[in-house]
Amino acid sequence: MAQLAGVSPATVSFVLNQTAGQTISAETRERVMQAVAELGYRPNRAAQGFHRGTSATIGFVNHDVDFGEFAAAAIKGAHEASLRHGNLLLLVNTGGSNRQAEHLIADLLDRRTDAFIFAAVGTRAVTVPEAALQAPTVLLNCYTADDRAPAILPDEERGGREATRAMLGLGHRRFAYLTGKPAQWSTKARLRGFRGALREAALDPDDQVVLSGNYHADSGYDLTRELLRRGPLPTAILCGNDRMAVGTLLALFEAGIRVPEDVSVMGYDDQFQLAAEVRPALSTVRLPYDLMGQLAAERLVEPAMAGSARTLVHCPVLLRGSTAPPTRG
Amino acid sequence: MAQLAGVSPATVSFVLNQTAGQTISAETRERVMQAVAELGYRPNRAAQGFHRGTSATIGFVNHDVDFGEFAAAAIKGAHEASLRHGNLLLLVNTGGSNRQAEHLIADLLDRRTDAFIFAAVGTRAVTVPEAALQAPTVLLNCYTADDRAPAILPDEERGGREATRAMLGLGHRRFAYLTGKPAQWSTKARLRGFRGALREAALDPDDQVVLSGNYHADSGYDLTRELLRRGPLPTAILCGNDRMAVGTLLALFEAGIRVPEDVSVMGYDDQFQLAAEVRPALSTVRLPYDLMGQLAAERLVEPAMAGSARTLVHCPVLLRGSTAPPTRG
DNA sequence: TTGAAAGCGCTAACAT
DNA sequence: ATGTTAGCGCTTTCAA
Repeated sequence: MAQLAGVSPATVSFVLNQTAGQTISAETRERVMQAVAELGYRPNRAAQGFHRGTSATIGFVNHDVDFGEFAAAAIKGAHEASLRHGNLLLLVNTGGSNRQAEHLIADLLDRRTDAFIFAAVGTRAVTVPEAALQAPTVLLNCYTADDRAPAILPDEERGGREATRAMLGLGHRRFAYLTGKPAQWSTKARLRGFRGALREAALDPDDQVVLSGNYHADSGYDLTRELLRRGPLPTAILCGNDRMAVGTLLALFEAGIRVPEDVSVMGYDDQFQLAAEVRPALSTVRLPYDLMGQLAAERLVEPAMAGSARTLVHCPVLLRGSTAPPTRG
Repeated sequence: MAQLAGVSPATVSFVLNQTAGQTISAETRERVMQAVAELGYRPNRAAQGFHRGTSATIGFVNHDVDFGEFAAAAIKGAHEASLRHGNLLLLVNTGGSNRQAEHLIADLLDRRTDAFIFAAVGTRAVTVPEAALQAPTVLLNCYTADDRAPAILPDEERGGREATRAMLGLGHRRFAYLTGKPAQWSTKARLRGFRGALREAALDPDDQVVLSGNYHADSGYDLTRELLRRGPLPTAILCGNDRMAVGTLLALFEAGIRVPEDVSVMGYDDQFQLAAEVRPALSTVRLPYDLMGQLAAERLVEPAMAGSARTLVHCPVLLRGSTAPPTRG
């Protein structure tokens, strides 16, 4: 390469990297570019990385048993944002095991991964292997007690609050809340939002029905049948997520109850190819995993907002066909 | 490191890599291991890779607009299998653009990626950038006309056939097949299987109702309403996938029709957290993306079965609550 | 304005 | 049985 252009390798490096503080004559530059084009020369990034001690690579660590569409959305966002800065994602999946996480992070570090995105699918507290903190790390949908690394989290309380407010705005006063797994961070936060919105409307949260589920579709179904058994239905049912809402829809239809004419149903997540495509289309709260992945990747590159330990991402309410003003008292 | 053990770096390399044909005394080996432990020394994999011209890295190229749970399942399988051989996945997403695919593959090659898994979500013919073939490449859920690279594909025809056979075995004779996107490879193959099974049972495929959908839940809903409008329902409805089946369930329940008492419903995919959790639980055909991802990664390491260009992976029928013997003639 | 040379950490021939 | 040495392809001081 260098000899074709009749210059030294150093010169090639200077023009290709546009190294600052270097003065290369237009003529030489031209000659180099010509040779590059002719040979289809591409610098060996592995060698570059080796020399510089970096790899232009971000370790995306999925630290959860769940590795499905939510992880995919986060990865997609992180990938796009990383790419803009010339970085690629080295992906690993710990299956939620701390031991495996340690192994994988050590491996990633051996490869000189520049930074880490440490992600969970179900929002929760995690312990990040000490080693990870050698490199810039941002937590995605998880957090540590000591906030040693910045975390990107969904603002679930606000999500729950705004969903409830939307239903209140429609005129609903009698609710059932079919929650996800009671112990989970997201469940508790959303429920807090629910209660808060009710109080704002001068309603007593304890007058409303709250049933605990587990985020699976069948729990939405079972809980709705339970509701049916208990007697007069509320006018609005809020579900822990969209899958539960689908279970609710099924149970309601089976019982001959119409949505949204007889009762309104609201999901959570805006699950891809589900919430918007079910009939009636689900009103829901969008959990923007893709945006969060993107923010995580950007945070790594621009630690500008270094102050805030936890970034809360807004989850907007989406009103679709499954909700309407109540027709019964 | 080397000096602590009082040996040369080469010796360290020999004992750590257990280089074949090398004779290191037990004593020296011991001394080296001691120093390694003491220093917590870990070889720089980037430097290793640079020297060897490899990276212990597989480029997983998602070449599809769809990057969701099916891609995640494939990645999970590929990740696990790769890890067993010490390889990690460098993940890129082309969004289905050939131009982007070329860029990304060039980037991956610059980083000395050892091999490629080139994957699509919807099974289809692809054109693989010429550059990719510099490294071992296996196609996952896609294929090229010239079969220049081995492909891992689901055996959709058999899946369609066995699903239909299962329903025939239950006693069904009057079917509706609500297909996915008619132009897609998988749709055609499944339909072929459907027709084949009918002929086996001495039934004329043309006597059955086949309606074209698009794999979205709402098309299952709409098509089922269309079926309802047309008059007497068949005893079994086969859907293009599980999401369409959910749409079908919704439309049926809404119309006061019970599943599986009045009509049996069958999906396809065994979609995670949907098929098994909906009520009634969907009978379906499992599309084993995780297994396929695993096979792809293994194929890369052991090109043993180098002969077969296309490996067809079996999609087993799963019978759950949404199917039963017919109760009406 | 450019080139020479050292060196990143490792491995593989080649010596000893 | 072990050490020496060269070199992988690049970047970066330093010198010319």
